[in-house]
Amino acid sequence: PGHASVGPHEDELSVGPRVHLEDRDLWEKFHGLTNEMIVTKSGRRMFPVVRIRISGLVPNAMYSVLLEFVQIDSHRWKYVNGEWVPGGKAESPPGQAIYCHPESPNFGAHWTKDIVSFHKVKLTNKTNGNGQIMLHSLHKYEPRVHIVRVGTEPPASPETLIRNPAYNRYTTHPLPETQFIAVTAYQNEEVTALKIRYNPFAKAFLDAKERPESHRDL
Amino acid sequence: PGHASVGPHEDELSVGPRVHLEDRDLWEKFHGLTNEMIVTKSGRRMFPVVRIRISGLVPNAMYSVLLEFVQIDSHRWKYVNGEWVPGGKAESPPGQAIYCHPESPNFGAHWTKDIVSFHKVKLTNKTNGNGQIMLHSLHKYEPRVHIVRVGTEPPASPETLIRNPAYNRYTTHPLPETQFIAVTAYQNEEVTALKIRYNPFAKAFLDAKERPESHRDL
DNA sequence: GACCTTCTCACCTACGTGTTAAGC
DNA sequence: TCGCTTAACACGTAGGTGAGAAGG
Repeated sequence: PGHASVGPHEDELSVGPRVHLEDRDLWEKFHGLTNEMIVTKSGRRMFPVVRIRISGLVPNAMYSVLLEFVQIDSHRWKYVNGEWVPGGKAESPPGQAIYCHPESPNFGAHWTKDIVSFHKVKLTNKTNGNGQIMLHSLHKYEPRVHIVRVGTEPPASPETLIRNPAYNRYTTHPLPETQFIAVTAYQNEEVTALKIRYNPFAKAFLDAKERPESHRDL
Repeated sequence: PGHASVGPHEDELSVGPRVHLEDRDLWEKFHGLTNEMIVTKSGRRMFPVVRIRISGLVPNAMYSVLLEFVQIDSHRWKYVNGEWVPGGKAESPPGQAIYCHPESPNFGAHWTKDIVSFHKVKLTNKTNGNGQIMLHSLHKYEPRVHIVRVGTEPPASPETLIRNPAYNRYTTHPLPETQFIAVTAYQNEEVTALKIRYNPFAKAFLDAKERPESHRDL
């Protein structure tokens, strides 16, 4: 302390876990339009995918990494005349919407080694098999990352890990750029266009729109 | 002690981890013919897949589960006149052929909850990217499961976990029914027929052989 | 030549997309 | 009718098969 250049080790210990969102440019394209995410009975992946870079962990300590979907503001939304406007009162959250990253638990060194991707999380509007996140259609959500330090204590549910302060230490990292409204079908066609443009799995529809006049006879 | 019915808890603690091989009937079909597994430069999955049921773990303790490929007997093999016969001296193992189950590390309760499947392990004959298992073609191998109890010590390589007795406690579970000879192309056509018959990914070849005279004109 | 390895291929499994029409 | 949800669908991504020809 008092020195101009503090070593990164000491710095990490004092600051604690840090989370950096990847693909921020892409996320902001969607966020600027008000992002939408499809929910289906069988579960739908997110696009863009929440991908983060984690730092500031103790390499040989054990952590679980969770993704929570927090219902923000307390009303439904409806899409009228090309705009999202608040509607009636929100339904109360059906339970904790918390997804545990499948590589959990793991060492700090593991989580900080590479980008951590949540591409496998599936959003649903039905109470489904485990691992699937139940959300209310036409409600607004904000994804948040939780990093939970786990010991050799008994395994516990994600809820316990997050809600019980006596249980373990954790940090929370909100990702405001990734906010979205859950929908059963896209409302804003500009959002649809962006999804098609950047999601490789929607390439079938890209081709149809971006090849204007090709494949014609001479 | 001294009682006829000892509780399962006490029993588990004294016996320690136990491993039960799944699909034993299928494995024995192949074993009876001398099983073969393809190795390729880019890595080839195994079929059948090593799937095990684990019991006898402490639910809240942390373990890693490993699959090792041990080179048994010390000579090459060749397939002549429909038989596998020993050939020259074996090449020495290029290094440890140990695959770490991707859900490692995890709680005892996790490993014993469901069948543990090694379907993602890939066998290769080249020194490849990590996670790929390098084997010598025309040599015989026996897969063995290692269950390693890990604490909050620094992460270590699979080799260290297994080879250094001072590092951690582990148990070893040989799976003799899953022995095979590594090959770059199948030698025994009966083995090929079994692979096609039971591996869904080879269904293209099943159809060709099992639909004898259908799809003909009336 | 005989043996073994490599590469390309057609044909699958498995499943992630928005579209569209039907349902409520 | 209107708003929202559901299910079937065509068309992609991604990658696991043995066959067969070519290479060494």
